[in-house]
Amino acid sequence: MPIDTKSDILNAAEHMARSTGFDGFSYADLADSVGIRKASIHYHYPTKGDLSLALIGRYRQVFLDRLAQITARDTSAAARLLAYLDLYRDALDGGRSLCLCVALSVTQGALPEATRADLARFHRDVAQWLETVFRLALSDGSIRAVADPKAAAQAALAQVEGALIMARAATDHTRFEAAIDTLRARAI
Amino acid sequence: MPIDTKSDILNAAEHMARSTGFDGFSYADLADSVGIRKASIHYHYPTKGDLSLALIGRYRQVFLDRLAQITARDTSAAARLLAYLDLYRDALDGGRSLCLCVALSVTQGALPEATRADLARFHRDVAQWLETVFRLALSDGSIRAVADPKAAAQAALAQVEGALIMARAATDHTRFEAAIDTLRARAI
DNA sequence: GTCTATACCTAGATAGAC
DNA sequence: GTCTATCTAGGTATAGAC
Repeated sequence: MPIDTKSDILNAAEHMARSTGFDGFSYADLADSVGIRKASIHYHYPTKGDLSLALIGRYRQVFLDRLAQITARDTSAAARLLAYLDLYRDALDGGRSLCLCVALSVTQGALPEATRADLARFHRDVAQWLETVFRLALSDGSIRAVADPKAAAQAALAQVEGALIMARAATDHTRFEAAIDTLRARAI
Repeated sequence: MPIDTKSDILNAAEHMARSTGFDGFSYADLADSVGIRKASIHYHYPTKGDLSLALIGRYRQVFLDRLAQITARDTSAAARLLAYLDLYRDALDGGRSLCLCVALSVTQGALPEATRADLARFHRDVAQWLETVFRLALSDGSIRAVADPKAAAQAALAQVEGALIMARAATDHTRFEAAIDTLRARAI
């Protein structure tokens, strides 16, 4: 198969960023994984900052697309919330991976300003999508105990991200389920 | 003042770990901050793994002591929960810092097994403390919407840790408050 | 587009003098 | 206990040949 090296690199980088963090892999690791040399990686993504930007850009696109699919497919607020949670559960990979958003949020090495901005935008978009879900719940009554949709959205996002980190810290995906259970239980 | 160099080092290390992550500072940074040389830091803490262990050990002791003080001082479940949340809010430092527990949980560089074990123990202890708070709420009725105390504890811990990370990612402490608001609102 | 080779830097860690 | 000096490994990044 003729392949798209750029995509191969991005795939390998995303996998490593999610499992060992963005600072947890080097161009050498990437080169080993893709099967070319370090210098060739630099050809496609001159700096690691460039790589981070490409990574978050693609991720944002894919993730928001999935949210749109959920909106199109599921009509009740409860069904949308559950589908949203499944997105993260699938990303967990048995407690070995974080979603890229959290993996980058947690990165200590200075990311370029453009990447940080994209990350903030991504965060905001997801929070807004969740807010519409909780707003819908106010009228369709399919999620319990929603007072302020905006506050509920912020809370849910924090709970899910925290659950991801707890599960990864323990390398135990059941921790994620346990920490997210109260959220799931609110769906009627 | 004659001083305890070992404590000075630990203080500097804790501050740096919480603001820039455990991988985010070097012995050189530590040396600059304390005002001695790298080799002297190595004298007190031979490896960075040793340092991580000393860090989590002291933190665990201090934090659990504070929880015990809350238990002794506040009698209602609601008051205990609010006091617990204040502990994190104080640790936030305007969105610049994480609690050490999250800062280490999120570390990608391999921590020694002993440190990982202490971290897990710390996590478990805090979750158990929270569980007793929610169990009390079941009888004193001072926190709304508690079904299963254990699930409530896991959820609260995840929400608080997620809120910390969101606030730090945005360098905005109001994010913490916003993400924690539904939890606070449940205290009667 | 991919390679070899290399420059440059920072990190963790140790030896041995004082 | 603290210092200077040094080692080694690894990371990011570039030059220039193929």
